Amino acid sequence: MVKIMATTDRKEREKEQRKNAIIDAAEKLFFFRGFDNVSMEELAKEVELGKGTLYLYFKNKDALFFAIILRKMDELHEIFRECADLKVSGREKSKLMGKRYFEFVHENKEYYQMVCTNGPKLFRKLENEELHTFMEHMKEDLLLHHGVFREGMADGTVRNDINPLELAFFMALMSNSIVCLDPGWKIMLEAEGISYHQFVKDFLLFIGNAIEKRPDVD
Amino acid sequence: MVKIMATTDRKEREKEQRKNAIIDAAEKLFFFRGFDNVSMEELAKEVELGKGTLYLYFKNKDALFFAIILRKMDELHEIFRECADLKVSGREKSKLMGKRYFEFVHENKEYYQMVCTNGPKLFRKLENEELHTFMEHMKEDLLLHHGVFREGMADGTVRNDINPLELAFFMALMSNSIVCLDPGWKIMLEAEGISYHQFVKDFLLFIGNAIEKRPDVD
DNA sequence: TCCATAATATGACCGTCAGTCATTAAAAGA
DNA sequence: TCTTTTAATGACTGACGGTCATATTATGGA
Repeated sequence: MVKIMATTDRKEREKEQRKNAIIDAAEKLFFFRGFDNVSMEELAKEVELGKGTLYLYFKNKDALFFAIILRKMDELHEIFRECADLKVSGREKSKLMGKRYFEFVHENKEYYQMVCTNGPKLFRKLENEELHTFMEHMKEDLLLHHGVFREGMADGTVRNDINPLELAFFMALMSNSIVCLDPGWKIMLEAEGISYHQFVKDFLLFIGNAIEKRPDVD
Repeated sequence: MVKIMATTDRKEREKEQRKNAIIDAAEKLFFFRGFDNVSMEELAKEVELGKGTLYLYFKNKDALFFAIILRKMDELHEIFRECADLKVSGREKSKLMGKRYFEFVHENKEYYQMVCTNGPKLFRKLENEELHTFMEHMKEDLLLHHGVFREGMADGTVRNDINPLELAFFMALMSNSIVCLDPGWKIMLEAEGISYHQFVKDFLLFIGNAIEKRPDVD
């Protein structure tokens, strides 16, 4: 009986490893060739498995996309947690989190390209259980930011006339919208003589300015 | 010869009419059943044409999506132009445009659902000529807003320490991000006790606040 | 009125791909 | 070694976007 349990454990581990190997391969292919342009057949070949086998590990192609997302979210969350643990003002933490976030985006260009392109459609298809998992992950980040804003309001570095939780939502929303900026918009910007880089900088300034505590003018 | 010309004209008109009839049918089906869940076969049946015929009027399924978008953009632009023509302050115009925009979104829920779901992917696939057409349309709106902000800066109702064109971009970007808010986010908000309606109101306040001219604090 | 030609319409057909399932192979335990 | 459970497979299915050879209809002149 003990032997059986041990075997079960090992199998469990092996299964987890294989799952990760599949995600690795999926990232590699999806990032550089596009989610739609990679067939399950091709992915199976990459991991040296039969196509049918993939479906033993993932319900369908979308679930694979989702698994990639969750793994990256964990990675990013780790970064945010580091920032939140620093011993600086709330506003400083928030600023740093923004900085680290945009660095992360830069280091994971292909990932974000995939998410911006395919995310909107796929997120709207998530099943209940998946949606729940996803929300749990989002919530972790959100609460971190929430906490940071509360600190900022307490130490007087962030304006305190807004619900800090909503503020966390605003920030997430706006950051997201810059990261996922349509290529068409980028072209328009350039055509109007504003570089994307400049635009991002100005937008961040605009936002930062909007959340900082202002000198009281009563 | 004259007769030939007249015939050509009539044919041109008929072609245009038929094109519009197809777009009408496509809207009807795409809006209520989802872009992906409507096959070209089905759409052809709806307009009482053969499937192949559709391809005489539209290059492919994406082009149909695009045609729907352009038609709606014109509709919205008309509304914005009305607002811009009013005889009120720049800030008032901007506020009104925001109001009318969100009303428009509300009246076209199904349209926006389609765009938010399928737009991101399809916009990234636009061919050069289509991209150009699209940008022309966007530009029209953008310049309208740009003008309004400049007026606002001139009449002292809008803060004047930002490039007004960039400000127009910011506003478009942020409005868009609220309209296309992921359903997952909506659920999270509700779970945290914030209704979507409340959230939108607060966000608009937050933004409005960020663009208004502040009492000079030098 | 009739015919030749051009314009328009059609649906069977093709290639592709996600997902399934009957079958085979491997591993575990007795 | 033999039986049973678990894992792996790839041929197959159904659906769909897009094409093209063929058919239908309209046009303008004789």
